[in-house]
Amino acid sequence: MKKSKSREISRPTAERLTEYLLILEQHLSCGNETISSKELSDVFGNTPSQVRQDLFQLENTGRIRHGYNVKTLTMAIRNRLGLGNITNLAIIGCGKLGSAIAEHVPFSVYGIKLAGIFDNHKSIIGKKVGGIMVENVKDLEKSLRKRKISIATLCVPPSAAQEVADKLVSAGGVRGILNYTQKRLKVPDNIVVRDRQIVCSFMQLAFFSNQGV
Amino acid sequence: MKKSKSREISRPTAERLTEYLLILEQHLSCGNETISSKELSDVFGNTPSQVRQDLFQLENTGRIRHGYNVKTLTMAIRNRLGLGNITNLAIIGCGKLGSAIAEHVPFSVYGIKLAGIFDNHKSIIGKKVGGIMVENVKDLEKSLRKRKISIATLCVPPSAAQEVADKLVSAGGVRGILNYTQKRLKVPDNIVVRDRQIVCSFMQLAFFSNQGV
DNA sequence: TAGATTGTTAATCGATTAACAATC
DNA sequence: TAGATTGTTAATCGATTAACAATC
Repeated sequence: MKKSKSREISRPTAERLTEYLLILEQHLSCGNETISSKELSDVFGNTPSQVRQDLFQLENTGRIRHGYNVKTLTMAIRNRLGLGNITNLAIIGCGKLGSAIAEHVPFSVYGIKLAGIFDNHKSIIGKKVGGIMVENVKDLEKSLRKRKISIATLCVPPSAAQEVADKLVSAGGVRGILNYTQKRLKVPDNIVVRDRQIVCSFMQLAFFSNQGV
Repeated sequence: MKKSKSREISRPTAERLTEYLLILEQHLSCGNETISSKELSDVFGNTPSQVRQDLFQLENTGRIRHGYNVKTLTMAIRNRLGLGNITNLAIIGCGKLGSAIAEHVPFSVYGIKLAGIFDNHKSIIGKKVGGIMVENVKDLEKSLRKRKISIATLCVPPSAAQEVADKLVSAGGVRGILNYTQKRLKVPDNIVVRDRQIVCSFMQLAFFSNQGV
């Protein structure tokens, strides 16, 4: 949890940096050891200038004329985003969405450790999902503390969303919530909530694919 | 597919408008017939000024001193975003993520019709998921045309992503792709791709919940 | 009426884009 | 060497915020 030495990183830049990480991994797995700002921007869909401006926020890693070493750049981004320190994650709700996330999202590659899954259905409590055992949501607060969990994602039915959010807050230690439920949550100001209502992505796609851009 | 009468709507505004729709629905279901820019911004997490600036892009619907009628405003947003006309959607890949989306996302409320689901596993082809029958992905192109599908979402393993994307493009008619796979896609410029790699949301949450904002 | 809240323009802020020297 | 590409500053662009008249 080193304090960032230079100025704050802007929100749009931080968001793009996370996406660059995936592109870099893909690029590396294709056997490329270096990448230029032009190549990266072609894949991402922005401009070389913006890529360089983003990477300028890191400890410099490029070599003029040769582009960026993919591995070096990957590490620089991870460090800048604080993904070098493991962040413990809990998934609340182990229905189809929760278990899809648990099983398919490559957390460990990006500095996140899936440290707890919770549900209220007896049929699934005790089963292993994504490599760990599903716990009873009744034990949520106690277990969150025990496992030092600092971020959580809500994959429960909308009707249970606020109630679970309240527990996440009262447990202490949870600083961020990724909310996949339809409901907007009321939480204290010091808790970061990122709303990811899936249906919004579909509406946006419908709109943008109709009216250009 | 009426052409928008006034100027183009900006990307950030369009994205927020889709989220306002969910908030309005929630607000209405709590028994409130009107909402002020202050109330809406409190829930969304922005400012009354920004809300009014966003809503200024619509046919005006507010009443000074009384705020906005929730139903009227909802319809105005839907119309402005073109969600009045039904958009036909296909889900490609009926694993946990694909079926979670098919079953839990309330498409029909927001002008989107789930018109096709495709997979390559015999065990699930022919079964009903989210109210419609899973088809063999081998019939993808033919079926996309038959069902007049214009947007699609990729919920397949990364290894199959580009291949399926190519089919979506070659089928014709598909204008937008929501990509939940880890892979970046290569598609022609006239196809809108929105990348929604879930792991990025988690990285962003980890970052933002550490370093303020 | 007075207070509240919108509609709308103007000012500010921040992000993107452009430019170019440095240099490999 | 000449050409390519970064690092970095400056210019532009667009989005957010502020302000306030209109008015219910």
